[in-house]
Amino acid sequence: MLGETTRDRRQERREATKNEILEAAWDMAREGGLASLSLRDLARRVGMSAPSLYGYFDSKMAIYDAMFGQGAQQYLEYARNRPRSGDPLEELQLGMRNFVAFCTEDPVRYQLLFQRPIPGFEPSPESYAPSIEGLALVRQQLADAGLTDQKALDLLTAIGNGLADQQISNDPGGDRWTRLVDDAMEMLFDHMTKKATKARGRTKK
Amino acid sequence: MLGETTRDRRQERREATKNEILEAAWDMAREGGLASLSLRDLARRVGMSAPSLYGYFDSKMAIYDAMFGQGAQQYLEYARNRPRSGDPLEELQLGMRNFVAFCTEDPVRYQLLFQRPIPGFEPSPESYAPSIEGLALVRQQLADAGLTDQKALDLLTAIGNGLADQQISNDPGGDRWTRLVDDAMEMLFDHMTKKATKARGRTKK
DNA sequence: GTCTATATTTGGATAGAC
DNA sequence: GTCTATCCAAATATAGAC
Repeated sequence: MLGETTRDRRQERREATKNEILEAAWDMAREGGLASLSLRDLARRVGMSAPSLYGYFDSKMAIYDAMFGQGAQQYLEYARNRPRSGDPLEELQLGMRNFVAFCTEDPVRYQLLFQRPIPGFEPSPESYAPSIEGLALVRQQLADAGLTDQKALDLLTAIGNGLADQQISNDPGGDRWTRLVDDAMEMLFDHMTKKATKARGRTKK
Repeated sequence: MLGETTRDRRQERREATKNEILEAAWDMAREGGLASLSLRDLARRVGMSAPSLYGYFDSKMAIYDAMFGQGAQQYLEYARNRPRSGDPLEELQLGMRNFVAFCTEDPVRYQLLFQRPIPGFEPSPESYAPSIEGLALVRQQLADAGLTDQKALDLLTAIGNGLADQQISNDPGGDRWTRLVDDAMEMLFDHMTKKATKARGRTKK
């Protein structure tokens, strides 16, 4: 059949082990912070010696890179599968709820994807690709809702970033800031339509 | 005279050296990030050996702590000396402009004060004191402008945090987000007065 | 593939002479 | 106060046997 090839059991096993290593890496990062990841501890956690990890990843940075790729892929799916609405305001609210939920659901993932706290780490083009695709998708979703003004988009990202950040930093596990999402989006929406009206006025004059 | 005592030239010299060390530490952090601070390099930078630093600070954490104290003190002065206005909206705008300017002026200081990126670092009560005083002052300034609703304050901090963070992360040295401050405050102000009106309606009914 | 042993670097911190 | 010498711990990464 087209695109199908013989199953390579060796390769499958190898991928499974890589995933097992990455899962353990996420666990470690969630416990002690991203920077706390050490190859010794990681190896012990998956039941092998530290040098054996090099059979699966070229370096510690390669592990961070793979984690970044997983996170970006997860975000892409999050953005693809979220509920949609025909109403622009509701669409804005659903989109932002989705974003903030994604961020607060796993603070370490948020940190890795959006805050770049690892000195010297830059994601490779391969790992970055789904991230770009995700951003393009969100941008398209917003455009569908009639949101194309760059300043409004910048303000939107600032609000989203700020809500997620405050929630994670100052009320982890709670909802002190996440509950403000709908209200904040209503505020932004009102503000945009008000400015759009004024702008039309100026144009017609 | 009251409160005046004999000058202690030894003590003065010591304080001067401590400040010199802290200045060098800020420089290092600005160049390679907060986490890059190493006692060896720091010592070389001020022209002494690494162990000599222990004559001035008990540990590396004590240096971070002193830096935190300096930053908090600077914020307090920033909040005290900012321009004021009798008009509530203008007051909101001036306050937020002040905050975002403080944050973007020195990203490393922002990181140390508001993001706590050093694993295991917690500021001591002495270093934290000016920070508390600064927060209380800002809170009072906002109350003077008629802003006391907790949800509105939370939304305000999220917006401030978000604007500063986006500016620092995505357009360092530019003004892509800082220029949105006045507009964002107008938006928040409109939203608050609208909600306040609605709330009054409900109460009177 | 996985291991043991080891190289190498780098860091914070201490001891003790001067 | 400042230095040299040193300790100790932890980290990434490599060599080479099995």
